[in-house]
Amino acid sequence: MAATDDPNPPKRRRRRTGQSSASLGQVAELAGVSTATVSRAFNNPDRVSEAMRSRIFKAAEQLNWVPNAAGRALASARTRILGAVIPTLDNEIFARQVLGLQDGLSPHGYTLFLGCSRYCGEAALTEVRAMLEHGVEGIMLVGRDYPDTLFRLLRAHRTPHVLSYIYDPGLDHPTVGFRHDEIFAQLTRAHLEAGHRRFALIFQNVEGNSRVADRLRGVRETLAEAAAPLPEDQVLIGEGTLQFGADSLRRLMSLPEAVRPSAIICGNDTLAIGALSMAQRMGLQVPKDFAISGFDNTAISEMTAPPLYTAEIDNYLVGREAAEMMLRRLKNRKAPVEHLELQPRLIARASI
Amino acid sequence: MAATDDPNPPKRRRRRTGQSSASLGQVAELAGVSTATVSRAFNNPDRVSEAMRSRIFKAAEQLNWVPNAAGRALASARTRILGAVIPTLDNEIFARQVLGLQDGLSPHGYTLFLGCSRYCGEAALTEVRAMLEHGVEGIMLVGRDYPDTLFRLLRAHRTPHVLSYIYDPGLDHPTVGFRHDEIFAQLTRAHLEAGHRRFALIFQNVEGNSRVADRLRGVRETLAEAAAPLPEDQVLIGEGTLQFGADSLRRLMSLPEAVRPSAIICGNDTLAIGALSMAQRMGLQVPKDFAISGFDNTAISEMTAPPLYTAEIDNYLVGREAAEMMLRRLKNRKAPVEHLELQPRLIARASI
DNA sequence: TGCAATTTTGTAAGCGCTTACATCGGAGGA
DNA sequence: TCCTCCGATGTAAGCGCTTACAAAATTGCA
Repeated sequence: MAATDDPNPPKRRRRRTGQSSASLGQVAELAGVSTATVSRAFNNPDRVSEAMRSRIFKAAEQLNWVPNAAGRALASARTRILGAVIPTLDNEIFARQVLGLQDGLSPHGYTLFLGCSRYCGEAALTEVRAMLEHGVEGIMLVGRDYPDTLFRLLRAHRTPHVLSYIYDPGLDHPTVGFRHDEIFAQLTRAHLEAGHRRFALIFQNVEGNSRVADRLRGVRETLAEAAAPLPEDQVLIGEGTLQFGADSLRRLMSLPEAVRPSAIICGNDTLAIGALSMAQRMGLQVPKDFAISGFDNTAISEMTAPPLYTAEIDNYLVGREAAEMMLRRLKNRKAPVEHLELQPRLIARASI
Repeated sequence: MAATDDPNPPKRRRRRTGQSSASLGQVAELAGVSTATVSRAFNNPDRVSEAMRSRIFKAAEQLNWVPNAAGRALASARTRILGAVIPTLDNEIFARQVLGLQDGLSPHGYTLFLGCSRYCGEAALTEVRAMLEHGVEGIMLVGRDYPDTLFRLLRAHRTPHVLSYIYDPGLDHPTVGFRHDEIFAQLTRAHLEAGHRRFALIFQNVEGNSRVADRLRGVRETLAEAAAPLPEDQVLIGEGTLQFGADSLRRLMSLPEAVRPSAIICGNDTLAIGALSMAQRMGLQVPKDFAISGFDNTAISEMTAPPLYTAEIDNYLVGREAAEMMLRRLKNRKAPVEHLELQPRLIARASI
């Protein structure tokens, strides 16, 4: 097996990457060092001598080198990417959570993949699958309404996850959020304490959204305890929009006076504000003609006439804490499942 | 150079990837074929026989295989990732553009990296750099207010980009949007036609936001043409919030009657709604005491008292068209720079 | 001054995939 | 029947990086 001819015929293998940007190898060449040293200069600066380091940095700068994440990911089995699945960007609640998430994560060098489920478990699954392909190291999900397949997939990939916007120590998944039933029980009690006994509800859709289900439950249980009736036909459920709020109010206020509700609990501020604007148009006085409450404390809620009785949760903080929890899980994969309860704040205003 | 001993001592090289999820190689092994065939079965199904294909799919399913994007990216120099940089998620305008973007892109198998610049060029640059590291194939940016470095970086990486939310055929970058000056000129004319001559402006911050600058210019030029004065101390600029809108209105309405404006042009609906709510609190009649207009046509703008005169652009469509344009640029790298002008719609309501 | 301990740098394998090229086995034409 | 052609499959290189281990350079200390 002596070396006779040229052992490697000049097959001229592919040259796919055009003249595109520089590689670590080229930086190494320009700096006159090995690729290992360049890699270390960037990832473990203190394992490289001062002189060498500045020589390498200069070369990198000169070539305008930007490291290739795919190469890094393949070699190190780390991507520094995290994923977040939210219902929709079209809602400032979730947008603000994402903001908190990004602020909590980027100082640690993580980039965020964002997916919207539009309240559909299957869509969420698709998003998660795409994220796993891209090697996300962890995933944050809003709520718990996802198919089992999704959680099984996560487990199979050993990808940690955190559920945000809910607090549920009974769950085998880490959660960061609050008790939706509890805060709606509080809102309900506020109405009861103001002496109301005839209730109606205007709520957003509940299917595929256990948070709304929890809110409804909180209201129902509290009313039941107080032995206050809640006629089922006065529980109006539809889109969580201004329009549905307005339409629902008109419907409720068209009822015969004997059964007309004196207190209306809305599933969020948007519904309540829609109702309030309809009340104004109908010439009704709030809270004289009826009391109303919302949830979220959107910016406009303190400017309505009258200002809206509501409650708020710091959604930026929810995102921020979810980020922290994710970082902890990433650091210690076998830590026990954590739960963090945040406290919503009741905002007592004139609409009750 | 004869082969004497074992040429490759059992060094037992690293075994980094734990027992993590399956690789294409394992799928190949289970199906009893080469890795090349597995790859083809997924990427070029028609280059593989029917029987083989189903055998491979079965094996993949059995192992719960999810392809590794890093490996694919490295081998194919394609990532199927695109990036989008928006000022902030905290604004439904941009959130809706992102929604349009995702809807336009995901049918084509692209995933989206999202970055927020918070109206800061440097922050945008950081985001873009991170995206380039991750090998995005193209980037969509809101507006044109970015440092030159950013565009140079993009050019160096041969990464196509599209600017959204503006239309400017004079720019050497593709744009999808509308003329901010033009629509504000129209809004201004609406006031003029209603007979107003004494104007004030309530606008969001203009630095680092050429769109707001364009809007202001549109107003100023139109007023100048009509020889209507615009005292500089009645151009109020601050945060684009309800609060600033409300505060500004109070300030304007506290002016001596002789100089008090009869028409107020706001840079967006939020400012106008803030002003409107303050007017209500002050017991002022709109449009009797003053006329006011906004921009965006937010959901609530038709429910204010009175409903707000405004204009709207279909932001979902902006995102959608930006996606299409990006796809075209991706398909044909050397296509000439395109510009798409979308038309905002004037929404004439009772506040003028 | 000499040698071990320590730091700094180099060598080269391999991460999971795609793809140029080689090979193999019919099908079809002469 | 032989040969060509073509479709299906295999072989193996290499994408850009990290890192275990080896080698070299430097330091510390007796």
